[in-house]
Amino acid sequence: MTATPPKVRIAPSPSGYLHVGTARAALFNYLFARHNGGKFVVRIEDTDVERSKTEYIEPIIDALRWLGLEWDEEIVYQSKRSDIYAEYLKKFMESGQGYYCFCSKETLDSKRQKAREEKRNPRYDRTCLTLTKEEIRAKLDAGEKPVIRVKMPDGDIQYDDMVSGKLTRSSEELEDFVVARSDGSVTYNFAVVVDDHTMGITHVIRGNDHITNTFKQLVVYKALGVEVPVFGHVPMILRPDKKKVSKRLGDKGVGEFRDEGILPEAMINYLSLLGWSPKTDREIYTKKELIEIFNPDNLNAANAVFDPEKLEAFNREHILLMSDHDLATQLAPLLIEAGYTSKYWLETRWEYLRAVVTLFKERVRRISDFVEQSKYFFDFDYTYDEAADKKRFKPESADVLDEMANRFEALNPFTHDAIEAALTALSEEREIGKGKIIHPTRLAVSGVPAGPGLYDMLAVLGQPAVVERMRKAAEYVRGKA
RNA sequence: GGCGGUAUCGUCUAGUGGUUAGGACGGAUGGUUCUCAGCCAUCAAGCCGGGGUUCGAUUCCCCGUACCGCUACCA
Repeated sequence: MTATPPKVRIAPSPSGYLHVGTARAALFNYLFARHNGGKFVVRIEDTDVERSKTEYIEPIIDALRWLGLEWDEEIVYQSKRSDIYAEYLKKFMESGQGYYCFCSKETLDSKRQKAREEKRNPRYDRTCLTLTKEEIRAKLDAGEKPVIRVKMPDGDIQYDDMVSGKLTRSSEELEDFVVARSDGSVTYNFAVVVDDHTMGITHVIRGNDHITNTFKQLVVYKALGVEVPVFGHVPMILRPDKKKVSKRLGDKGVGEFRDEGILPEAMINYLSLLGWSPKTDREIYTKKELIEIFNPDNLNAANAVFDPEKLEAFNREHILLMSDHDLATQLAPLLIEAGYTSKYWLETRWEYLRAVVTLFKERVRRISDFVEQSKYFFDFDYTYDEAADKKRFKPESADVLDEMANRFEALNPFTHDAIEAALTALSEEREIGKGKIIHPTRLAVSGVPAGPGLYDMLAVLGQPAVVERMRKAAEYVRGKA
């Protein structure tokens, strides 16, 4: 499709955890690169020493890795590239597009505020543009530390967006923004241009909150005289309250979804459908399939609200897509962590764990649901659900439980059909409804009123455990009276 | 306030100058079952408003409105 393979990047800033908006931008970049046989790289935008926190870097990288968005080159850190920026800043000054500005932050702030009050566009008034060489020299000699601003050219700035088509902005609307701080470090809009250029980035796919930045960056590209990449601005992901998801608003990091039992494949699948569409009625795709069908032409321009319930529904589908073996592998550490069992106990019971997975697979929406729903398969120290106890453990249940336990004990083999036959026989002999046996038995062996089909459940639980639990319950019921 | 973008069920979306406007999540109802979940079936729910253009606009254009974003020596 593209003559030369594209190279794209995701450039998170470590001022918080990786949130879904950034994760999805990363995903689109990744899919675009993989679909076209190009490269996907990661760059950490930590030029702002005030806000960047090194402790966020690892979690961000972990989240990217968890999502399975493998990158192709070593991660680039802006904080380690100041020499490169300095070099390009020099070039930039030589182009004549930059000028020193000595205005103080306070002056600027008050002017801005005043402009706002007078309902004018609060752009920089170019006070320092008219400074003579001598004046500049004098200020510099006096030890004043200037910032460097871009002198915005006149006229319209235009580019063709992958998502929104032709976009135009009058440079009147853009102010002479700062490219270098008074301490000599460069700001975002300058660093990004230098990075994208030197890294050979061909396509920049990012959130549409960057559209204004794109126009600014275009000016820097032009001043530097370097090739401009193709830009594509994807819509924002909004929270259910329609606010943009962001670190500032304390939105969930992607890692939290992992901790809550969401599968990376489900996350990717769900995110891929926010602002992009395969244009079919199918919704469930694996990462591999997404790579195959991804086409940036199908990107939307409208913002999308993030719906955790739909994510959960996707998660369920992806759980169903996983093998029992893989699910068991994921489940084991969670059961141990929750304290329901030990590594040692589980080691010799892999088949048992797999059988439990099979039993619950269709009933869960999150990996963590397995743990809660199936804990009595591992934890023998459960208590009886209070309401169910009242409803199902009647005085006469004790005897039924004991008799049923005796008959179960005599069964060989202890299978679904044998269990059902034994239970049916007892129900007929005693002329009581099956429910009178089934419900107390379920409560006896699990402690809870709801769960998988009883016969399957007992068969998996195993004869000794079932019999023991039923007798224990019978005793408990007698003790109640 | 200025500038920009966007507008199809509650949400994610498909789609068309003439369609019963399709799917999914969620919701409701019924069925299946020992329970819950699931599964099956059925239903409710949408083209932001107003002007044009046109034989005909949800679709094209304009205006309005709403929402979102940007408007830093943040990224």
